[in-house]
Amino acid sequence: MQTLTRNQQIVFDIINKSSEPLKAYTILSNVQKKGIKAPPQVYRALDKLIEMGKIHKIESKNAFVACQNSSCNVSKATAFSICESCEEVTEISNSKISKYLSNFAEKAGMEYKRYNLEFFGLCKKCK
Amino acid sequence: MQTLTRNQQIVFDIINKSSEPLKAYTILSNVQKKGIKAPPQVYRALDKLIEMGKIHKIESKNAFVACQNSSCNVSKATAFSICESCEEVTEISNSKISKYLSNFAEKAGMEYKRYNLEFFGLCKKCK
DNA sequence: TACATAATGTTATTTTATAACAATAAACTT
DNA sequence: AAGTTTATTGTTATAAAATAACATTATGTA
Repeated sequence: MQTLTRNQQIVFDIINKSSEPLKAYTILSNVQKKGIKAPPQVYRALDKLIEMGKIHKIESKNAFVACQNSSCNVSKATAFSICESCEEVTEISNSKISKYLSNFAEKAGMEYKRYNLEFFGLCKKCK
Repeated sequence: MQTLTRNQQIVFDIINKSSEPLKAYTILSNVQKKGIKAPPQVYRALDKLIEMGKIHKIESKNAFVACQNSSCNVSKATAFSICESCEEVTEISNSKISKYLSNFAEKAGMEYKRYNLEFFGLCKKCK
């Protein structure tokens, strides 16, 4: 279990507390009081946290969420559902999907390292 | 079958001819000789082409590819394999994955409209 | 023709991300 | 502990990706 550095911890905390995905510059403006002043400091922390699997990037939104899946130390299989109405993003941790897709990748002759899946639609509340 | 406007056609042609995903500003610099001068002109064409399902956006790369799947008029289910070594991007059109995932979304209580899946790894040539 | 709608042209700006380099801090070696 | 390497941080400047806003032109249609 890796321990976080100061900046990594600050950035992780704010993402982890948030109920929604946060953008890099939103994070920045929220941590300036804690001494993080410039974008590279945020982006570097984000990069490391992603490597560790503590957070994920929602590519379609350029935003970051804490990993909901406690067992996911290194994120090699991520899936999210994204509500187009309320913008809610939920991490889907489904081992069936995971198996199905990694199986598929192997059959396709691909040495697969990771995948990212983003579902768009309407969540239960909004539909 | 929708016909393309002038700018849409120009932008589509260059993406379609390319063997690799193109970024918006690469497209721009390649079509300036044809009279398209500013980013909004490119982005507007891209947006429409995506709506029509003629091209797809590779979210992890901010790049655009022509749809390989002739039957895909509106792109509601996209999947790509991306080689981390040679950067090759291939569209996967697999109805099994599509069925599996749309099925899953329904079970999860989601009214799903589209999804995007991006696989990362090593292609046959590179592994 | 007259009206509405869609597409285009243009300038400026916003948002997202990284390059480059100097300064500290932490970890490792003898 | 002193010296060396490696990782992390701080900082300034800039690059890259995307959009806002508004004027203009083209296209479809009543």
